[in-house]
Amino acid sequence: MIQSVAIGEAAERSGVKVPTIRYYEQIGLLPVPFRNQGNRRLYREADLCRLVFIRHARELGFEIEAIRTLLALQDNPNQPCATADVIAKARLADVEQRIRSLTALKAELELMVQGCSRGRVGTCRVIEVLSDHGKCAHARH
Amino acid sequence: MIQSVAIGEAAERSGVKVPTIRYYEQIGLLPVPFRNQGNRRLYREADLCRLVFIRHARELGFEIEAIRTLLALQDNPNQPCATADVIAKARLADVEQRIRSLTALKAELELMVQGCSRGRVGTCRVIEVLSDHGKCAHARH
DNA sequence: CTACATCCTCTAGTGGCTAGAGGAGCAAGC
DNA sequence: GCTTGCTCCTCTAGCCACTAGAGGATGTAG
Repeated sequence: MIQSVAIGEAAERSGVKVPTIRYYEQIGLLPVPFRNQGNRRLYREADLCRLVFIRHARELGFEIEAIRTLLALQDNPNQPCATADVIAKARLADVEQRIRSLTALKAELELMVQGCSRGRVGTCRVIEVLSDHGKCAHARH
Repeated sequence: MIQSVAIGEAAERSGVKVPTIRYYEQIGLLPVPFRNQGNRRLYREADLCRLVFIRHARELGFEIEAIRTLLALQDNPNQPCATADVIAKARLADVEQRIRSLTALKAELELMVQGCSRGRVGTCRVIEVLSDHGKCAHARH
């Protein structure tokens, strides 16, 4: 007897919310599960692993389509893993770009907040910087 | 005679795309502009400034509702700017949090990419790390 | 006068869920 | 058996901030 769990427990164990699990099934990221007599979904160990895989990949910022590819790779362990490598590298480049851009924004926001003399809006540096891009700390964004 | 420009030129000058300008009008972020005889929107200098303000704020990651508040502040320069200060500070905290979290992800992705021996999927570290959260570089995310 | 670019309105779609309505199944206590 | 209350079911609609496309009107250059 393979033990199966209902969707609520699957959610609890995997860390993926109940409606999200149903959503993943709907978009074909999760296989259609068995049902009991009362039409309730039953999940097995393999399904829970897949859910954890998806959750973890989402937390790392991978898009659903990328995860779909990664899951397909996982299902065929004998394939070369070049594709997985490419996907992870693309994600890494994306994260690095995002960090650079956020760091620039941080500097600008800090200037804004420091410059605000807590007076009237008319002389507020926050408003001023937003109004006039020329007063920005950074030339391009 | 005040010079007015069509939506296309407004888009070009402000850096906000044409459909986005119409969208901003629809949600009440931009005032309803005058129209010419042929029902075309005409934008004046003040509208372009407002558009630049919005674009800049969006680039800094402010949400539409925050921008709505900032614009209302800008329209009343005699008010104290405490609200603007609060909004900017909240955004700064948000950006800092995001940088921290992305930096952690970067480390993990780097490990994944470095660990990938470009062999078979069965031994690929990218897939492995995604499958088993316990192999992660970081305890919590 | 003819192209062709630009503009108009309207609806629907994007990603990745989330919320809510309205109803059915299930386990525990009485 | 019966009720209570929880979990589950399906389905539709909503979120954010746009973006795409249809189908038609207007404006302008040659």
